[in-house]
Amino acid sequence: MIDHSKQEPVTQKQVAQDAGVSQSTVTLVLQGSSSIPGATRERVLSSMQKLGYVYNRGAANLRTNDSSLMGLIISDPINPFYSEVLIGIQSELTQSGAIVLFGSTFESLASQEQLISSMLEHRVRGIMLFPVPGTTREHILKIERLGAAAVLVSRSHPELFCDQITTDDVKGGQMATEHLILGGHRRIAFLGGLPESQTWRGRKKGYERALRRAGLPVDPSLVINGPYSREDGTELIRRVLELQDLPTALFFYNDDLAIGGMLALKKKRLMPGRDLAIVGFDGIPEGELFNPGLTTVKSSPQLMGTNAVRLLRMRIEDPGHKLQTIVLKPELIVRESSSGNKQLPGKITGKSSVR
Amino acid sequence: MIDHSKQEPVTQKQVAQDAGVSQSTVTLVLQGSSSIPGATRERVLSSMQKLGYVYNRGAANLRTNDSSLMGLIISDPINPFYSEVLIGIQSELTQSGAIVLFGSTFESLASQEQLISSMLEHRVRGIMLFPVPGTTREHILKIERLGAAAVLVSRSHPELFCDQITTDDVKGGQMATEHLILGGHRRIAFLGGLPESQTWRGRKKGYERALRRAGLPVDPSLVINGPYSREDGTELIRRVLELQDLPTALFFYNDDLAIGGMLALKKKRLMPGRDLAIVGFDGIPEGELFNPGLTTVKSSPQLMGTNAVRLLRMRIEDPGHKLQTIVLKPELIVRESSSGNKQLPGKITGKSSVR
DNA sequence: CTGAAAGCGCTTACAG
DNA sequence: CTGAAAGCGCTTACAG
Repeated sequence: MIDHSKQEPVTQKQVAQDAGVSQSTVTLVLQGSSSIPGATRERVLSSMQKLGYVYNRGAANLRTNDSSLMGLIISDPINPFYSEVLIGIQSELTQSGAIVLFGSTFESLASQEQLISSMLEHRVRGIMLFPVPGTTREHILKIERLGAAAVLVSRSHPELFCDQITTDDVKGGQMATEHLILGGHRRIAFLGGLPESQTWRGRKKGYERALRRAGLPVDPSLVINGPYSREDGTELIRRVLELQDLPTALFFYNDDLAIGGMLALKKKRLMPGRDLAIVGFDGIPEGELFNPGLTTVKSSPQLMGTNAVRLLRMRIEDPGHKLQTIVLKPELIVRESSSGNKQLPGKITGKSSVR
Repeated sequence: MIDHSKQEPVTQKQVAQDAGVSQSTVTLVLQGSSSIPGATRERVLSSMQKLGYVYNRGAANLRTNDSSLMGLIISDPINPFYSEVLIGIQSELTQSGAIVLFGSTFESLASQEQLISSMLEHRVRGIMLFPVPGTTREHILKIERLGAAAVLVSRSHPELFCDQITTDDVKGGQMATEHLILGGHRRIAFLGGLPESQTWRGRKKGYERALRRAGLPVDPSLVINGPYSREDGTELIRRVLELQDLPTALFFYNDDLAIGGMLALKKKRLMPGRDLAIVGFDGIPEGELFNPGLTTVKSSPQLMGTNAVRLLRMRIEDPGHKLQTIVLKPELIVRESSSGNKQLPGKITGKSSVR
């Protein structure tokens, strides 16, 4: 049956002995050095095969003081947007046979610190980080002081002075709002998201810019922030329906919120896309499945992933290169959820009392 | 500004020198040994702080010939079912401050081999593997020969002789089918999935068992297999509608397929839950959002994740323990998609020609 | 073309 | 309570 005794892994020394050469010869074979004649090479390789040799990369890294590891810290694996970024990262890495140390913070600053420390102890060459709100320059410095590279993914923080890849949130917020304005809406709410985050500020800025350009008033009571998971959409809808002067259109901070919001509206017998226009942000695949389909501003999560890896590689290769911030252009995807009612809110108030 | 020169990380030796002690004292402090008096301890700790010492875990692992790393290989980050398993794994790991080497195979056997090799070179203590179809005993042996543990997650392979965690597919298939039979259906199709996989065989077995117990015929033309991504649902629907004697209910291999299938039906003006009853398998969150809501057999992805980690830990601690296979009980979640037509297929044939 | 030796940063007996 | 020394598996000059 199976041999459960934990056998010691075979070393280069043993291979060398078996093949009747010195250890340095084994290394040279492993490195594909052309100075080793074919016969010796074959002998060494077949010894490796026979003994089941597996290279010890940790030992090599210690000796050469360089590492093959990269780190990846995401906030929450359940967010489909992050899953897609993950695909981009993984497919870019797979091509080079690279491998990644991986952890999730679940939006906890303590977890993030713990993960960064742990990765640095493993001497990663760089870390791709979806920063938790509250991340400071000190977190980044900790990484850089060990000579590792840091790339911020998805959430931008100019004040952290490191490479970043993000979506043009201002532009995106503006596109979403302009789309609603073109649909005849004049009272448009901006819902969800944390005001501390650069992302939120960007989307809000775009939202306000579109309103101002259209000569519409910016009403602070129409901006209601809060967290950003699907469940929070329900709470946001509750608060919107409490307003005395209801909006006719809702621009949600992200798709997850928008979907949660649409579910809540349906429970109140308000039909998204008919009674209220809805727009989200992210372009997650579920938006297409929902009824009505969710109009959204799509950033390019896969592209974000592949570019994050590339940024990290560039930084590792050339630590002195000037800082780079890649800003991906978003794209408006119009579906049924934004074709909603353009009349005055009277009708909607009536509807909402139907329960 | 930022110092871009790649400074050498501080070593224990330097800390020892700075604190005026020997290197072994530094190690003892790091290990929290009680034999070091408080004053010395403080001195060493403040030197570490001052110099910015970061423990080199790789060096320690080399010396002690033991590793703190675990490996995780999933097939495809886009499948929401896997995202949820990931959550379970990550939250279980986070509690112990553990960290994971991570890779995605995208269902490629070559990638899987590459990832396993790479992880073994990093001397992981064990690997959690969502095995790609075609995985052989040799893959597992390769892991075990290095003294690492292997746990198969989600897809069961009894012939691979290692710890496994999976869902009771037979039971699940039976539950789904019995639910449809109770709804009055007599022609029920089983759609999608690869017959090579244990998972597929299990679900099909349950499907057939339910039919036989109800005294219904098992019609091979109603079993159409194929891949299992959302897009493949369209093709399956096309093939179903080509049958001369149409089924009234469709049991899909998984939820992704079922959702794809429902989208395809809608395009043909066939309403899932009215013209045809649909049941899926997995219990992914989107199933609830779709209109109609998807009836499904829910396995417990998060539980699967946490248990995978526990299995791996147990195996690492006690390599001689007898093999364990955890089989999670599935649960039927009834939504609107399965309330479909129970009449004879005549009506549906008529409908389908509406285009 | 191949070998002997030093050293990467750590831990672990072993002395004292 | 603390230090000197050996060694984990590898790579890299340096000889020959």
